[in-house]
This record gives sequence, structure tokens and C-alpha cells, in this order.
Amino acid sequence: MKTTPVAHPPLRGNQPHCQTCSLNALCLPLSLSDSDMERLDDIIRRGRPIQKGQLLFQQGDEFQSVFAVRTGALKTYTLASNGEEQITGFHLASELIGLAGYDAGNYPLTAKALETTTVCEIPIHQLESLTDELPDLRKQLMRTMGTEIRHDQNMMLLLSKKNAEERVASFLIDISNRYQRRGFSSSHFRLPMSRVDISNYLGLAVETISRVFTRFQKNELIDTQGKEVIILDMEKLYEMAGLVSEDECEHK
Amino acid sequence: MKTTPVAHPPLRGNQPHCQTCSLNALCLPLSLSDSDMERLDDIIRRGRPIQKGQLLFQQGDEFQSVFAVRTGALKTYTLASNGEEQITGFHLASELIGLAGYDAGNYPLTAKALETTTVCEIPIHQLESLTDELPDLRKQLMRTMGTEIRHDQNMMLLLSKKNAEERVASFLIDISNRYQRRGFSSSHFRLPMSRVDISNYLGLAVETISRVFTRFQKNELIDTQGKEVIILDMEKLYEMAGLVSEDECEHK
DNA sequence: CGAGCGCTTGAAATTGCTCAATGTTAGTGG
DNA sequence: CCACTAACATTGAGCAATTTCAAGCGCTCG
Repeated sequence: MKTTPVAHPPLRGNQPHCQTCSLNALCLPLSLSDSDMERLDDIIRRGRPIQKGQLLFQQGDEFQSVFAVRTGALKTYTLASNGEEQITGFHLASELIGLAGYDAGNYPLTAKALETTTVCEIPIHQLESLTDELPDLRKQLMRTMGTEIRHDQNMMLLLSKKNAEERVASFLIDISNRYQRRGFSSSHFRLPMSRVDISNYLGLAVETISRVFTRFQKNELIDTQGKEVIILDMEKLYEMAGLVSEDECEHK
Repeated sequence: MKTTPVAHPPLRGNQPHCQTCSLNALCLPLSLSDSDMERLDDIIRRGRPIQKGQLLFQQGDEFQSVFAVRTGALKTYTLASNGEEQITGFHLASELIGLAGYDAGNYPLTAKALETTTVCEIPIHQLESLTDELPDLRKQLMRTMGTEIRHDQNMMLLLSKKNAEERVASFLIDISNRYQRRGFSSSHFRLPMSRVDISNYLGLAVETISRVFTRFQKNELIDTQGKEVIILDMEKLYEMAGLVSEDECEHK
């Protein structure tokens, strides 16, 4: 078990705040009143950016804080005992990471920056005392964990039932939706992760990812240039993913 | 969206209680004081047993309660939009199910009895008010969700990185450990689920499960007769699973 | 400008799947 | 208690999807 390589740099002045953060409607403060948000804001630490490839925390490190992504993106992965790495999620701005370690005393996974990334650190002890007083915050935390569980169960379905094309289509749709929720284009974006990361996440070989991307491009489903992706036919992509676009089917 | 076929039968007299339940050290009451346990016990409803094949709740049903398995076993599964079913977990006595629906308002999965099963029902509203007052209970719930997340992430690793033999070996070890924790034999047990369920859970074809079981039997790793399983070489099974038996490797 | 990493493409190999047939078990009703 | 049926389980053969191996390209960063 190694010690944390990077972790939590000291504070700097001129900090942003939850109250003015453009992400507060997506992030942990969601559903908090102004005064409650202020109390949450008080315990949040905002450190210097972490660079691409640096670790935010490592599997086995003592569980001390949860983190909200402010800008940038990270991947989280677990290590099998044989050393193999399984990426369990990519995390964009406003998303909370680290909660899975809540009960264990240490992080059950490693978080690595995919690009230069800034995070808000929320020390767990203070968060815990705060949740004692703020039921809304508590619910929000439970909600976040529920979301995580549903995500993982969707991934189980994907990994055990879907073929390569369905996996890639599902992946692109997921990313697209997440960018959209953040106010970015749902059809034109830049993937923060490498092909190798995607292949690992989707349980496929890199070569397969490459081939599916080119096939999608030939079939004019998407246009892609390196990490840049333009979705040309969202409708069809939903079909490929084994899903149905929301437009035409709202009942569940 | 269909209505619930079975759900929550009426109460009966002569109920057992958390205080005297042999599972209370594994179940939700874990870490509660006697008086707190009593308060939890007061809100628990204990219905008549549900029969093999009956549903406890169904994907889409309104989220009203979480359930603890008292005796028997269930499977939970999600339905893909194309109707395919993915089993996300098997649940033995003392295990809590339904929490994943916490934030969504309705259950994100279906729970079906694998055999005659009795459950303790915990209405969510009352549980919520109780958590307001009992921080220990709150923590226990968070812990349970954390455990669920780690389980699912382990499954993601299994589904995306392990071959058929490794999957089956991992599965048998997991079941074995869970029986052991409940005070049963870790080397001789009866699987409550069918081969089809196992294959679905592990992301393999039924035939593959069958073949791996016979191969394991030929290699004298296990002895099996239908759902009855005897583990002959635990050591080797751990190796096959890509794990290391606790005996020989305690670090990490 | 060269090295190296990341990405793409092709051909061969492999693993697990599908299909089909047969065997086995458990539950039902005469 | 036995016969019957339906669901479950096993086994074999051929096949298909994806992986592995190998090679080449192109961008980026020292």
C-alpha cells in the first residue's frame, strides 16, 4: 500500500463559492437553501488544479474527503488483485466522486485526472456533522449514491448483454447527455479520455473501439477526428444502442 | 408499466423481532443500541412468505419500502429497453434490497423470489424519520449503499476482464463466503438459483456454465450434483478466480 | 527533428455462442 | 405410488464476434 502521491494542496485566496458557482444546480448544493448552501460552502476546500495523469486519491488511501469536479475530467478505476485495471467511471464537472468509500475507511478505487482538473474537496468529518443538521444534504448524498448504483447496474447490463457497436453507441449517448445537461452541445464535443480508456471502460479491445468508430463514421452516424466527435444521426445512434430516443417514446 | 402483482401481504401475529433475530449482527440493526433497535423493530412489517417465482416489487413500482431478507433468497434484475433481463444480484438472508431506488421515486429493478422467502419490510417514510434521530442507523444505510456500489464495481471488473472459468470460480467463492458469514458451511451448500440465472448474472451462456461446472468437477475442484455444491479445493478455486486466498496473502 | 505514444488497419486465432439433441429432476394428478 | 409433463441441465458440433498479433501512420512534445 503506497502513500498518496498528490492529494490536497493548500488553499489559495480568491476562491469561488457554491453560491456563485454555475454548477450549483447539478452539484451537491442542489436543493439546499441559501443559508444551508453557505454552511456547506464553508467546509469546502478548493485546491490548486491537478494535472493530467496525477492522482486525486488512490485505492487503499485513507478515506478523508469526497470531491466535486469543478472543471476538467477524471477517471476512476479499480485494480484487480492480478493488477488489471477496470475503469468504473468518467467524471465530468459537477459530479461527486469518492462516496463509494464511505463505509470502508479507505478508497476502494483510484481517481486520476484525464486533463487539468480543479476539484472542490469536502472533508468527510465536517460533511458528516453537517448532514446531522441538514436533512436535505443527507438526502442529496443518498441520491448521489443511488445514482451511482443505477449507473453501475446499467454498466453491468451493457457489459454482459451488449455487443461492441451497442456499447460504443451507448457510451456516446451517455457522454452526449451529460454534456447537454451542463449546457454544452449534445452533438459536438471533445472526449476527454483516450481510446484505451474507452476500451477499458467498455470491456473491449482498443482495436475494436477504433474499428467501430470508423464504421460509425462510414455509416454517417458520427464524424470524428481524434477526440473530437460530432454526432450526425442521434436517432440512429439510439437505435444502435438498443435504446429509443426520448423524442419518440416517452413512456417507459 | 404494470401494477404490482403481489407486494405486501397483511401482518400476522406471533412475529419475531430484531432483538431476538439471529441475523441482527449482519442486518440493518447492526451497530444499533438495544433501545434504538427496538425503535427500528417497531416500524418493521413482517408479512406472509412469498413463494418461488413471485415478485416482491417490480421495476417502475412506486418506491415505498426497503426489505431485509429473513429466510430464503431472491434475485434482483433490471430490464433493458429491448426486454432483455440482467440479474444484478442474488440476495441471501440478512441482506437489504431496494435501497437503489432511494432517490428515484420508484424501484429501478425487479425482485423475484428464488424459493419460498420471508422478508422484513421497512417503510421508507418511517425509516427516514427514524434516521433523522439515529445517526448510527443513517450510517448503516450509507454503508449498505457503499457495499452495493463496491459489489457492482467488482461485477463490472468480472464482466469486462474475466473469462468463463474465472467468472464461475469468483461466483462460487462469493457465495461460499456469504454462507460462511451466516454460520453455514463454506464448502458445502445448495445454490438457490438455476443455471440460467447464474449464466445471466455472469454474462455467459447457460451451456458455458454447464461446461465449466463439469470441467471443475473433472479437475476435482468441486463436486456437484444439481444445485448441491461441495468445494474440494478452495485454494485452487481462488487461483482460478484470479484472486489469492486470504490464508497466504494478508497484505493489501 | 526524432522518439514515442496513441490510433488505425489487416489477418489469424480463440473463446464462448448458437443450435440441436438428449438426459435429468421435480412437481402434478390419476 | 407411479406415470407424465414441463422445466432444467448437459453435451456436441459448427460458427461468429471479438481478441491477439503485427505493422504502419501521424501527431505531439522534448
